[in-house]
Amino acid sequence: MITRMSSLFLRTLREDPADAEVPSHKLLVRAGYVRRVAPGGYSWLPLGLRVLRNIEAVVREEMDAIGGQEIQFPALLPKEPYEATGRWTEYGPSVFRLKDRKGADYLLGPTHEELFALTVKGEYSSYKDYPVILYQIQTKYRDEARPRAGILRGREFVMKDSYSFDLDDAGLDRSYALHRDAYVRIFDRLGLEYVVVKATSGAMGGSASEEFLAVAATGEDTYVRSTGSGYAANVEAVETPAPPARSVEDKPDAQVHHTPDTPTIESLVDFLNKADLGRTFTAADTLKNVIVKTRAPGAKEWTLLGVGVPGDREVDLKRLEASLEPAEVALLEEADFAANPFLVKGYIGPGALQANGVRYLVDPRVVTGTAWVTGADKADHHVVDLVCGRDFTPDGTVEAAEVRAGDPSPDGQGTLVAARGIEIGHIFQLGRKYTDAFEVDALGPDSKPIRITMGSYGIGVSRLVAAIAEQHHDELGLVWPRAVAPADVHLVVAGKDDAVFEGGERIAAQLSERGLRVLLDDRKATPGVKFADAELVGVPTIVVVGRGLAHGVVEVKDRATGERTEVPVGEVADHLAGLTGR
RNA sequence: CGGGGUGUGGCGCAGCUUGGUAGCGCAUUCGCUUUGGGAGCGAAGGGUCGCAGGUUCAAAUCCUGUCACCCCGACCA
Repeated sequence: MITRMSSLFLRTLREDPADAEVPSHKLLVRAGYVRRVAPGGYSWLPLGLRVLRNIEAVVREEMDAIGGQEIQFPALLPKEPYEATGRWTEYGPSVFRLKDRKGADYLLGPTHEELFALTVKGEYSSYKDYPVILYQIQTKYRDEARPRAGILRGREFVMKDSYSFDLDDAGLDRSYALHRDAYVRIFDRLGLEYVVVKATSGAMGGSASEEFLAVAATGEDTYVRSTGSGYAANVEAVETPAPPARSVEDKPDAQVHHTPDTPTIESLVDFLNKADLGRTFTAADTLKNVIVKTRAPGAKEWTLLGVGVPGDREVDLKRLEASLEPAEVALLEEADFAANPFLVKGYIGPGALQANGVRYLVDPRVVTGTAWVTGADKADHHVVDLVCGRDFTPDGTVEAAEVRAGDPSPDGQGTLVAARGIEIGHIFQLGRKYTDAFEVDALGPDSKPIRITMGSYGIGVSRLVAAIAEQHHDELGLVWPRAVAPADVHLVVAGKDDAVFEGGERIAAQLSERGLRVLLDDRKATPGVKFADAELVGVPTIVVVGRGLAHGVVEVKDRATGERTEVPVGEVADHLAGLTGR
């Protein structure tokens, strides 16, 4: 196939668009792959659409290879199934909702667990039908609070979502493993550098869960991995190792001290160390109590929640929210303090919380027998040696403290290092949340119903275009991996003579006959413009037909390495067929 | 939703402080020259200056309001 630049619907930009920050966004716009039409909404121009389709093709092949069967639901969905599972409210404001002319509620599908579950229920009824894997590649809608980074985080995006349906947990494990392996193959084929990390399951519900993150400094997700083992996790999913409980017997009594002007941990530690208490304190000896309010999905009322973390750590709101999912979490406002006078800002301790019926959750490091410096619920007063299990009893533990590089790995081997990534895939074992909601059963061999168990597996297909661009570019432009490139060869006609143009046409025709997709730059532009555009567009192999043609050679240039080779015209088709593996 | 910023030809920007002919680069069109690294010269087309109201003889510029968008933080493929 030959695509002529002289008629291709493409305009490249010499300058970066003003609204772009990350490389993928800048380059995809500059190279004419996408154009913004609304916040979080982009149109795919011919080259961009090709890349998107190429990625879809890889995803389809690998999904089909594990026995997945492609179907497609509408993006416009009725409210009822989502009400049945509670997600009409749980999903909150990020669902696009609309009404039809009769006033009936609809939504634009943010994800389709409900529909898949209902569809399987409608078609299958015997244990002999299972297992089954269904998938779709579909446009999804989420009313993101803040779309950003171009294609990376839109409000409309293309996602591959698949769902497995199994009779038992062992079957679910197999389906999960099939997907995990398929994802590895997909992302390998797409030329991505990625990590698989332990994850939280978010709004979908469910248990076992892993994320595939494309390694990128511009990524929105932070993950950690161990220096001493294969452990890797999204920071949201890191479980803090709890030290063993200790005896409470041998601890000194708790003592309240007057600690004027110590509303911060720093000022407190400083004060204690000057107070001559016979020992040295660090921030890690203090227990910081942060009060938040939570609200169950759909509920009107907020409930106070106390969170205790070691004073040398900040509360990581993302981690806290992930722990409390699906409840909403918000910081307190002045009005909340006013309404709850027992909360003495800067001096909140477990005592007042428990005395006033506020649920109090602590960091897993706060185990029985540990002694803490913490607020005494009175301005300018702190209590020293408040012992967990003796002087206060938390209502449980919560993962809320920030995870830091250098922390011990939860598996006990090595320490953690942190990096950033783009979430490109997420797999998890849903279990029976949705099949329970819709009573999806198969009749077993004993004529008794078997409740089906589900897995849910997503890939951000359109996001992959940007994720790949983030990893594959240089200062001149994009550098696509072969599997996704919009063409196999970018053939630049560098010259003005008819002979050169004819030569270019002839070679393009030869390549096309060999099954190569050729992007032929037959424009009447100067060579400099054509070279620059070729580099910007990022087709992996650039062929220059120009001055060498007179003595029978063309130049073959590798976009990634910049390496140039002179190839006789007669051999160029073979040469390139070999290069591109076609 | 909190914080910061910006709205001026298709794109990127200046002009606004100190009111008085709307400007520059890229892109586009025409002509001549040029053709292996984003060409040169000459000419041309294209803008209700986000919107509304106000002040003024006169508003892109000053005032009030409003809308939109972008960026940074809390949500997710």
